[in-house]
Amino acid sequence: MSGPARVTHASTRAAVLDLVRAAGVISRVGLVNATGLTGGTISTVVRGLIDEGLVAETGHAESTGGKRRVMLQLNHFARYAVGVHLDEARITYVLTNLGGAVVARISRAGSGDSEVSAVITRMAREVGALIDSVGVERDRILGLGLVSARPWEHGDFGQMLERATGLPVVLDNDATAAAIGEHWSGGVGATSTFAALYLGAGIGAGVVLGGTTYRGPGGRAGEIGHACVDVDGPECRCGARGCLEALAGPGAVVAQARADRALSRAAGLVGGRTRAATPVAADFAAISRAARRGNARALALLERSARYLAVGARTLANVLDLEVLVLTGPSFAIAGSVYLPVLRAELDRAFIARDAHSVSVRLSPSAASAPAIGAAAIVLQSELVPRQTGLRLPDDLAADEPPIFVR
Amino acid sequence: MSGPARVTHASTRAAVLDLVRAAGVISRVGLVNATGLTGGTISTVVRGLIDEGLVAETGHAESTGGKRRVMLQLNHFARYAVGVHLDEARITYVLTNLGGAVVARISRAGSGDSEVSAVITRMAREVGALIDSVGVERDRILGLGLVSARPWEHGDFGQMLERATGLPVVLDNDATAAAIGEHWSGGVGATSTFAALYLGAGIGAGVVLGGTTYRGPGGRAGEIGHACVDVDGPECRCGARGCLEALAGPGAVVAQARADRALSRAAGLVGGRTRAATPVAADFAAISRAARRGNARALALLERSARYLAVGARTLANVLDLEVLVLTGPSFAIAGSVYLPVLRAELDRAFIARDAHSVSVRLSPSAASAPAIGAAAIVLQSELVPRQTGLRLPDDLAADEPPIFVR
DNA sequence: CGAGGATTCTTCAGTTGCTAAACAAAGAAA
DNA sequence: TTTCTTTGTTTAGCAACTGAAGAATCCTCG
Repeated sequence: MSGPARVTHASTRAAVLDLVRAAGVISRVGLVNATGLTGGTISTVVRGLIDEGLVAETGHAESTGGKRRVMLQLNHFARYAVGVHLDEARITYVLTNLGGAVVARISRAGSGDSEVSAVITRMAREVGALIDSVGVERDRILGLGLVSARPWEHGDFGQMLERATGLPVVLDNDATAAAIGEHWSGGVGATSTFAALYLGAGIGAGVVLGGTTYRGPGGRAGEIGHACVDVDGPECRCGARGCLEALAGPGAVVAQARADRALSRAAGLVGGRTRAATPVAADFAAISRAARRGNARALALLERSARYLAVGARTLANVLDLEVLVLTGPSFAIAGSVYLPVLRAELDRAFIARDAHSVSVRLSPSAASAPAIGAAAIVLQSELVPRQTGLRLPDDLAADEPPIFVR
Repeated sequence: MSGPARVTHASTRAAVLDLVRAAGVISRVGLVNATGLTGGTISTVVRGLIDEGLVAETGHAESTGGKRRVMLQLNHFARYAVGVHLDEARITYVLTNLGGAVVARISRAGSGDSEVSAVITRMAREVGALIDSVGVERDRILGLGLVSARPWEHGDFGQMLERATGLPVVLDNDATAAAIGEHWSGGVGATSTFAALYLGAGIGAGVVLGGTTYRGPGGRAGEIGHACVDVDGPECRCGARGCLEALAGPGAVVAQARADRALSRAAGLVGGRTRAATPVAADFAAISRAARRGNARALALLERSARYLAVGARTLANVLDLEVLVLTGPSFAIAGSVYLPVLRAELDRAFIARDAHSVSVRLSPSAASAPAIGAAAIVLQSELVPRQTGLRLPDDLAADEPPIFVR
């Protein structure tokens, strides 16, 4: 260990690989400049990556007066990852390549209340079918990412799935997965600080600080849905009052719409009368379609929700000093066009550190399948670019020390 | 460089030093367990630290069947740091030792609107007096930490002060400094995720995530004062409505008190009638004293502020998944006993991840001088335990690449 | 009391991952 | 063609770590 330039990653190999991914196309000299490593080091590391098939030389840059730079690029089809999203009512499977691009995708009805072992067998079969559909060899698949709204409830499930599929399984929550997906597929800069505001059935946020995912000690960071936006607001299931989710979440929007007879009829809401598997998601979609068709009451409901969400987003941006906010998740996939301008305006107007930098707000290009793609991206990140786990610093440092006699 | 155990710090030396500091008393074997390094490495690193005078052997542990462990401890008086807090009206100087303990402290009236060069000369003189008062040699002083509410306005000032005092100067904001001070003096665990909620003239928070200070890309993270707690609330100077600071900050409390004739008289408020240098701080203190004397109206005002602050604190804890929240800053030093139970109750009741872990809320034992002590702690941290700056990952990676010809 | 075992701490050779610097290769300019 | 610039590779050397052996210290038990 020596020299001034040090690296945040576990290994230089991972650092260089991540740079190649983030840059898209980059030369060895570019890597030297970006890493602070010397040419010699880059040379050997790149040779190793080429030997493994992860990186390929793809052409030349124009000469700047001497030898032309050889351009490097990720070999997108060298490895694959499976992403699985467990929704209330559906299970979505995607197979992505190294670049995070979807090469196969299937979606099946949720498990309902089947026995766990039956669900595992079924999922293993469907993952197998997904892989076979594009004929990828099993040993080129890095692993399986499994995301859900409450991943901490699926610990055992993950282990069983690991045995059933023979693939390493990593768990995460939908919002964090979506954030990593955005980060991996290059929508935001390599070291940027951003959040993926996730609108599904609830409201959540995945947080990436300076290029590193932040999950929090309980794995529950980014819980913006229970930020208070009205101290005297309605009671929320979390025990508090005036939570963002209770006032502006898709559930709240749907409840308000159902209370409106005319709107219920015009939008064709199912909830309350039928036993649809995903009443909230289905009705939220119906309301969004009605708004797009020009239904003023539907639009008003969504805009009200957007105004609340905007102040929640501002709080999030203020606390984390965000540079970018990406709107993603199934509900933004449907209604993002209503929310985007409202959130953008709020952050342009009232982000507290706007004298230092602005907050760029954008809609994810793949908001609907973001969780599943993100699940796959987590696998790519954890297998290819393992961050330093860092020094183990037990909270009670003196725990293993015998009693002390001072001299 | 080899082996599995890697370290988050710039050097193993810094990692070990930080562990010794965090543990208080620890043996070489304890360091081996905590770091994952081998005994040989720890042996050489510790020898180096002892040679530098930073660490000392202080006794023995009881034998566990073999040779007794030699206990190590930070040599608290090996180095010192100066902390300076620029308030609206006062300049507070502290000199601390390596443990963050204050060995000298002076406080002088603020600079008012004197010329910058005069202020610099004066501060350099006062820093000199501080150091001379305890007779510490100049070369044992690591540097000077300068904190204020808006440090980004003092960039040039810091450089000038560096020249005038001959000490390295680091700048930071009051809330972050307070958080680092808490971290350094060992009130919270070494890897804990916590925030220092800072109540001065405004409301801020210093954020430490997993033992590492988080400042944000604009250096403005933790701006909880402009979290929205009421979408239809009063307008705030930041351009938004219903900000925590506008509803519950010391300024708001004082404004409400001044509007109450009887309370103004009972508490002896100065604002409005005199031109005190710190009308808000002075009047907030007067209100707190009145509340402590049993004035129901004063107490009601503070409790109303506390309820708002509690929901703001809950939002902060939810977003960051906090383990600990420390209340600090001059205003909490005076009124902390009113706020503490309200915040504690709110987080016990409605922290969203309370099934995973609770949030411990406590009052800083040195809330009043927290910024100045924190300023010194920043110096200690930046000089003794420099964290890895990490890989330089320019946002536009391809910026320096010439145009590409694909083969 | 002294041998033997346990534990702590040190020493040292060997490995790894980097740097610095020399060198080779490829193109531009004259 | 010659010379210069830039890119990329090779090599020796260095620093930080590991692993293993050994020294030091302390306890236990015959």
